[in-house]
Amino acid sequence: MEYNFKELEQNWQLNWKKNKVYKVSTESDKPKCYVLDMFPYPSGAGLHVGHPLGYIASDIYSRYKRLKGFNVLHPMGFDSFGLPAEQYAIETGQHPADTTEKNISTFKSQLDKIGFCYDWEREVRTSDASYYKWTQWIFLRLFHSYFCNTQKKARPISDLIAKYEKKGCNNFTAEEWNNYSKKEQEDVLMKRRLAFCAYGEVNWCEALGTVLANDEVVNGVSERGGHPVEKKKMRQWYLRITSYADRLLEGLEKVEFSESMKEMQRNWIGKSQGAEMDFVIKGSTQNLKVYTTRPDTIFGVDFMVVAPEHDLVATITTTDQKAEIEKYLTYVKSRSDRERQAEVKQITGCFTGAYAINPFDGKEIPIWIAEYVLAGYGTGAIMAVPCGDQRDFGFAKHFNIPITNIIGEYYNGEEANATKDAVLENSGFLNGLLMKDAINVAVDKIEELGIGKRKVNFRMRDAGFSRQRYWGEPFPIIWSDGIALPLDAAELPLELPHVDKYGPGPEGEGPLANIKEWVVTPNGLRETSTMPGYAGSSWYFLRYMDPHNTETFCDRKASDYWNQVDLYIGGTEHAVGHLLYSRMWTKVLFDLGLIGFEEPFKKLLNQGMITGKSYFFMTSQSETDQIVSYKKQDESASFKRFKYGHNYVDSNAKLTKKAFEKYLQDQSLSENEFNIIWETDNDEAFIVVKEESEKMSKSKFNVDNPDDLVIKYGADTFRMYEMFLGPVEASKPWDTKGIEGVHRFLRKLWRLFNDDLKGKVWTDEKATDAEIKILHRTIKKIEEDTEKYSFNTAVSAFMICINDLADIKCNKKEILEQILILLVPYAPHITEELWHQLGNEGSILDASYPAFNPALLIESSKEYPVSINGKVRANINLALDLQQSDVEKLVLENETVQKWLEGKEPKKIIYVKNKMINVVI
RNA sequence: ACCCGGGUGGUGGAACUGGUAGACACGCAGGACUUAAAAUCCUGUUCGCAGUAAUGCGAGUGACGGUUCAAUUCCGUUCCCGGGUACCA
Repeated sequence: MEYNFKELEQNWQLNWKKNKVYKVSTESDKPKCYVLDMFPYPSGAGLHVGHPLGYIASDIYSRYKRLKGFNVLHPMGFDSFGLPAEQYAIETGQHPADTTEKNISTFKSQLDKIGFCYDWEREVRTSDASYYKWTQWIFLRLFHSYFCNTQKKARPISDLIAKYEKKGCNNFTAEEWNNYSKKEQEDVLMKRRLAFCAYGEVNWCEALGTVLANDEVVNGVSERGGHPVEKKKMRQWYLRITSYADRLLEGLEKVEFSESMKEMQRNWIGKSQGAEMDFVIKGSTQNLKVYTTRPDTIFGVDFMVVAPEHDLVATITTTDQKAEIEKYLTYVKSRSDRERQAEVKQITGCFTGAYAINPFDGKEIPIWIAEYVLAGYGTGAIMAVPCGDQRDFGFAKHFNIPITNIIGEYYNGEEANATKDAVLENSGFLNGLLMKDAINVAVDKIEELGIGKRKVNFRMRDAGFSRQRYWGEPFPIIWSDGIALPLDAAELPLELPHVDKYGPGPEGEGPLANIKEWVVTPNGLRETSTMPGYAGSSWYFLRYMDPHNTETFCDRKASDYWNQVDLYIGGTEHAVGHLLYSRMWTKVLFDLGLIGFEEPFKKLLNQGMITGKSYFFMTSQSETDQIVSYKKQDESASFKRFKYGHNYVDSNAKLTKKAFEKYLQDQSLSENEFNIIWETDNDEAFIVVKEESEKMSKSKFNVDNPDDLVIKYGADTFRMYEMFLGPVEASKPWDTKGIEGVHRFLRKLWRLFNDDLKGKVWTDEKATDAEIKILHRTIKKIEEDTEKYSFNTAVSAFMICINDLADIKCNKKEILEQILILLVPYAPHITEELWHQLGNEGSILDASYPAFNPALLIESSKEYPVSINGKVRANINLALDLQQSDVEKLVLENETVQKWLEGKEPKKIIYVKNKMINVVI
C-alpha cells in the first residue's frame, strides 16, 4: 500500500469536520490553554507561503497542549473591515461586503487544506453586525468613562459628574457647574472622556480621502498605498491612550514579549522626565514656557527656539524682524511633512527680535523660530544649549550665535557633548556639581522660585479614531446642537447602511454623509465618520471566548475561564498599532470590572518574514534594449524585473533558453519583446539573471502559493517543511528545494507500517531495550523542543528517530504507536491514518501523550573525547561512576595520549563528568 | 544618529548552563537494484596539505585582541547585514 497523501488527507479532513473533533467547550475540568493567531485581513490575493508559518506553529502548539491534557482554545477569524477592501471596491465597482465575503471563503478553503484545528463555530468577523454591535458597545463604554488621575484607572463618567455637582473642581465650583448650560457641561466632560471628540491637527490623506492614525503614516506617506499625507485641522474622535502611557509601560514588565518588541513599544510611548519652565520675555507681559530634560544646563542657554506654529510668534516678533519672520513662515508652510523629514540636516531658522531673560543670571537670550522644534511635543519651545546638544550646536554655528561653555574640557569647540558626567562651570549656584546631581538641584530651585515644575512628557499622542470612510463601524453618536448624544445600548447595533455608490461626502466628510435618510434622525444628525481598522481587532480575542452571546460582548464566566491568551503568534508589523490598542482596551475593560485581567497576551511569539526570491534582467550598457548575463562588477547597469522568475530560474540564477521559452508560452509573451544575448555552455544557451530576496508580495511577482505545494506534496509535508526551514522567529528566504527531504521522511515513516507490495508490515512483537531507548530519547527531545517553540529542531529529531528505527528494522506497534502520538501536532493526517491502521478507534487527538521515563535513558558508560591542550586527539570509553584518580590513570595508559606526552608528565588533567577530558601538557 | 536583532560548509540551518563545531536536510559526487526511468537503498561530502588507503597534520564560526585547561558561546575594539525609531528638547 502506498502513501497516498492526497486521498488520505481529504478523507480525514472530511471526517474531522463531520465528527466535530475541533469543537471546544468552556465547560471543562481540564486546565485551559488559549493559543491565538493574529487574525488575517482577508485580502483578494489569498494566502501566500508566508502567512501559514505562524498558523502552523500555533496549530502545532495547540494540538500538543491538547494531547497533554489541556482544554485548548485555538480559534480563527477575519479582520474584515478596513481601507483596502474599500479601495478595491472603488476600483472594481464591487461592494466591499461582497468582495470580503468572497475573499473570506477563499481564505477558509486555503486554511482548511493545510489541516488546521480551528473550531470554525467560533469564527468572528469584525464586519458582521453581530460582532460590531459589541465594538460599538465598547466604544460607548469608553465614551462614558474618564481616567481618574488619583486612582490611575478608568471610572464611569457619572462619578465625575457627581463630583462636579457636589464639590466642583480646581477650575469651577459646584455652583458654577450646576449653572452651566448643557453644552458647557458637555464641553467640559468631553475633555475627560476616554473616547472623545476634539479639533486637532490630523494626518489627512487626500488620495485616500481620510484621516490616518500616527502609526498608519510612514515617512510622511500613507502606509497603505504610499500616498502623501498632510496636516489638517479637523474635528475628530480620539482615544485617550496617553492616559494609559504609564500603565502600558509598566505592563510590559509582566508579559513575555521579545526584548525588541518591548523596546519598540517603549520608544513609541517615549516617556521622558524633565521640567517645564517659564522665561520672562523682555518688554512683554507674556512668558515663554519651555520643556527640558536637562535643567542642569540652564546656565548654558544661549538662545531659545520656538516652533514656527507657536502662538507667541505673532505677538513677540519685533517690527524690525516682522518681514524676515513672515518670509520664513511662508517658506515653512510651503514645505510638506515629507520634505521636512527628508531634509533633516538642513539648518533653517529666523530671529524674532525678542529676548527672554534667564531667571538665574538675568542674561538676555535671543528667541528664534526654527523648523526643528516641533509644535506638537512638549511646549513647542526649547531652551538651546549648544555646548551640550548637537542640534543646538549646529544651529548656533550656522547663525553665529556665541556659545557658552559650562562643561569645561568636556567641550572641545568642535561638537556638542551631551554628557552628564561633567562638573559644571560658569553655572552660578550649580558650579562644582556633577551634572547628574545638578538636575535635581536645579528643578528643586525652579519649583522653589515658582517658575516651573517637574514634568513627564510622552511622545505618544492620543490615537485618532475616526475615518472618513464607508467600510467600518458607524459611530453610535448623534449630534444635536454641538452635543454628542450617545445611543442607548438597546439601539445597537447601529448597522452600516447598505448602499450601491459611495464616494467621499461633502467637505471632507465620509461617504455616509451622502445618505440623507440615514444621517437625519429626529434627535439630530448622525456622526458620519466610521471607526478605524484597529477598532475591531482591539478586542476580538475576547469574543472568541463567547462568540454567540447576544447579551454581552463576552460573558464574565467565559473570560474568567479562558483568561489571558497564553500564546499569541503574529508578525512584528503590529508592534505599535494593534498591540498597543488592544492592550489599552483590555486595561479599560479591566478597570470597569468587565474582565478580570489587564494584559491580554501573556506570551507573544513573532514569526519571521518569509521573503521571496525576485529576479532581474540586466540590460547592456551600450545597447539599452539588450538583455545580457548578469555580472556583479557592472554596478551601473540597469535592471528590469523578471516577473515570476522564481519559477523558471535554477539555483545558480541561471535561465536556460528552454526555460525561457516555457516562460514565454506560460505568460503568452512574444520573443520579440526580449532581446537576449545568450551565452552557451555544453551546447545549452543560457543567461544569468540577478537574484534578490524581497518581501513576498503580489506586486513583486515573487509569490508562492501554498495550495500548489499542498497538491504536490500534501498538507503534512507542507506543514513540516515550513517548520523545518528554520526558527519560527527568524526571517528567511523561501525556497522549495528542501521540501523533498521532508516528504521522503513521511514516506519512510509510512514504510515502517506498510510495504508498497506486501502491504501491512507492522507487528505486535515486544520491543527491545534499544528500541525503547530510541523512543524515550525522542519523547524527551520533542517535548522540550515543542515547549520552547523550537519546531525546526523537533522535525529533525523526528527524522533522526525514524532513520534509527528504519536502520534496525523496527516495525513494532509498541514503539510506532507512541511515535505517532508525538508526531500528531506536526503531521496530523498521516498519523491519524496510521493510528487507525493499527486498529485504534476514535481520533488520535484524544490519545494520551507518551510519558517520558528518564530511568530508561541512564547509561553506565560514555565515550569520552580526550583533548590534549584543548584539541581532541582520542576517544576512550569510561564508566560513569569513576573518580578523578581512576580516570587519570586510564587516560595516561591510552596510546595516543602517551604519544603526545612524549614521556613528559602532564601538568594537569581536567575531567568533567559526562562531558570530556582535557590533558594539559 | 540612536535602540534592538544577527554574521557558522555550496545552501537552509544545529550545538543544553563555556566542554567532540557543522546535527538534520538540500545539493553534489560515486555505487547498487532496473531493459530504462521513477522510487528506494548504500558510500562520501568544512577547507588545505600528505598518503593507494585506514589515517595523520594544520586551519576554521565576519575581523582583531583578551579571559580560560577549554570560547560559535564570556569581555573589549571594529566591519558588515536585517529590523525599529528619528530634529522628541
